[in-house]
Amino acid sequence: MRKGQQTRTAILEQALAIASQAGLAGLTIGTLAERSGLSKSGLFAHFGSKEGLQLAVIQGVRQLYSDLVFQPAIQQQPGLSRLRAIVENWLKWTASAKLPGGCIMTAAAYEFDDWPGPVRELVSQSLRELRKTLARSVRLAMEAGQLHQDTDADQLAFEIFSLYLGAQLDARLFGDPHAYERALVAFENLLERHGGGETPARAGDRPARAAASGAH
Amino acid sequence: MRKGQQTRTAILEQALAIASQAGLAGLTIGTLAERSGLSKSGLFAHFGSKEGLQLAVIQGVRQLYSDLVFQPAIQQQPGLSRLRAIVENWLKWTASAKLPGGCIMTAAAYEFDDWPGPVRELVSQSLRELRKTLARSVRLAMEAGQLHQDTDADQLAFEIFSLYLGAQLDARLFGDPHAYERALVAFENLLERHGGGETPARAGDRPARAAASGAH
DNA sequence: ACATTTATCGAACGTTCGTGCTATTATTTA
DNA sequence: TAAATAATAGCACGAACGTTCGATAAATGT
Repeated sequence: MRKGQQTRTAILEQALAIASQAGLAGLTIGTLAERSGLSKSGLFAHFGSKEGLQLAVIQGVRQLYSDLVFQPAIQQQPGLSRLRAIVENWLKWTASAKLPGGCIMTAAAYEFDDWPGPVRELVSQSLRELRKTLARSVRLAMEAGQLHQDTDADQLAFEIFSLYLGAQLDARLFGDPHAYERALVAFENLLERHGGGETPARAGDRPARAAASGAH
Repeated sequence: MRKGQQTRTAILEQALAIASQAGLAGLTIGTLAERSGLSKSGLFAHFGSKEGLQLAVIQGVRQLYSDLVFQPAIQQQPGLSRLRAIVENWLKWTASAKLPGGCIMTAAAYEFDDWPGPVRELVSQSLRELRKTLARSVRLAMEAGQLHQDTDADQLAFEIFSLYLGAQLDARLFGDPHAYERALVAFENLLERHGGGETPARAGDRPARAAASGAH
């Protein structure tokens, strides 16, 4: 039972790399077996079906999200600093994970949004959780007095999420090396609009969004 | 030469529908032939290769963008009203075109961002043009005094584009029927931030939900 | 109407896809 | 170390993939 899990992990590492470039559908058992140094049937036995492999890949991505995005961020104080940590880790996690082809989760979201089944469910649920985590972090910042009380946390989470999608596209399709910085600028603009000014120290002293039209 | 173009158009109509659900790679010649009532080889002769078919599909999407998004919007006065028209048409164009599976262009962007070749180039170029059109529209609004002079048009175009991506994901993966309204709220928030708030003179024109952060 | 171009079909090609089986090795347990 | 179990390889399968080619039907120009 030990050797199996070991090779399974090694397989998944390759699978993540391939899926990030070719997508979950383009991740084929033949090429994955070849790249892993296994026979097709030997590899197949680990996952039982292609769908099982796809689900395992998504689970692997969830693990990476946890390790690279959320766990480091949860060490920050709840509120704006934690929210900022999440967003910053999130924007650069594919680079940290050495995934050559960008975020598998969002690519899978666009790939499977019309293909009902367990993969779509897992992706959908994972991204829903991510959105909830973002919204929760926004609410913690509101409770800490770092964001306005009338902030719509779900709306703001949607907007932050959109920036991530935009950054991915600019970086990968346009090859823009400044895509993440551009997304961070937009993110800070969003925070500023809701009262989360740039000083991480104290945020309760500047009450309104009055003078903040075109700073930056 | 007449009959050929006619069936080619009919084929492309089916191809658009399939590609919007299955993606450009999932659009297969066999199923497209079956759905079009043609033989595989008969259909194949129209495009010469699968890549040719994919390029034709993208060109078809470009045409739809022109017909459903830009041409109607260009009849509005340059400035904010034209920008608003573009964004509103854009957000609902897949419904207007009766495409069952969402925007082909953005799906193709995520699908082909790591697959170099003519398809990627065409998608990339098309979305670049779209971004430029957005930025140009923003600049026209600036020149008309409807947006602040220090507005970064490219940055704002990026943010609007991101909202489109987010709305697509919410609508198609989460099945959220209010995704487009949510994106419109965020869009109006962006305009407000740059000085393009709802003009009180024509407040009855459209639902004035931009100012209220906690709507819905 | 006929000749010619154009459009479409049918069949087959080599590959690759995912997925079963049956051996045959490795590895773990007793 | 022997027995039991887990892990992998080999082989084959039906289906679908994109693609080619020669034959046939339909549309077009004269």
